[in-house]
Amino acid sequence: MNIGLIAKNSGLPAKTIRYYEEIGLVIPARKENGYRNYSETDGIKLHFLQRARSLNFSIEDCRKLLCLYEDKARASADVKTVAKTHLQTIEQKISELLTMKETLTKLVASCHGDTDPDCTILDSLSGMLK
Amino acid sequence: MNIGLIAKNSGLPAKTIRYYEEIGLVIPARKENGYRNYSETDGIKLHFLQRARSLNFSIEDCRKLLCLYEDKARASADVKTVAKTHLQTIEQKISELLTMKETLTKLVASCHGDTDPDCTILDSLSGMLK
DNA sequence: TGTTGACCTTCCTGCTACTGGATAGTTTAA
DNA sequence: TTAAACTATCCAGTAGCAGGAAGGTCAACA
Repeated sequence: MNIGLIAKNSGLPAKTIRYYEEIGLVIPARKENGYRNYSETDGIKLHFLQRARSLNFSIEDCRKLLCLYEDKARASADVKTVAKTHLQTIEQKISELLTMKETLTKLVASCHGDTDPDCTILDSLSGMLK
Repeated sequence: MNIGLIAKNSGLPAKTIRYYEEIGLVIPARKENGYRNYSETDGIKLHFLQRARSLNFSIEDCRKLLCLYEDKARASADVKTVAKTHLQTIEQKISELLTMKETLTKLVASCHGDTDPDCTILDSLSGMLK
């Protein structure tokens, strides 16, 4: 399969697929004309990557997960550990963003937002307020 | 004030402060020996940046906000617009992360996490499930 | 006075995960 | 035959810094 078709099937841009090859994630065979020739297995791996990345797993996490996927003697506990750690990271980010949201919401609510230069948002950022 | 002191006062690493100078955010005077010489005003601006960045405003947003801060004839509506847009971005991110969290939580819960190779997480990522 | 150590300087590289663009070769359909 | 559509490689840029090398400066202490 050419890269264009595999791109459509996996939901990843061709550029990204070439990048994944460059960093050693999925390395396809080549045709005589130099074109990449993706197998069914390659397609599954790329789709796997697309899903994992859409869950925000880092590339390095993806690499680990892909290794585990290919290792038929893996322990599911190893996979679960990667996923749990990532889940914690996400929860951490959510909580940080919620804190920011709260602060920003207050700031936005407190600012008149008219033609007047007085602005509680700027006052707060500059340290004039609390 | 030397960069070390201003770093301590503003809560920003010296590296970051030099970077902010490089991109034209806060440009200090120089002493005869070539050392950066930060004024009180510079210190306020850097602290301003530290707070804005901690709320995840992008550097370009910070640039706008700093301009508005210095423009004593600004309309507070302009500031509010920047903040509201940013707030929406944050809310968007939160909602994306919440979706991921939900999916991941289910996956983690469904995986036995033992020495067995059967793993619903990998099955799901590879497309075997759903 | 010499020296040590804590500062400061510039410059260059690297990080994440791609994306865009230039230039050129190949294949396919009209 | 020719033009469109696809493919290839390579180089540069994005955000927001951080790390490190190589070297200059300053204040204190013996």
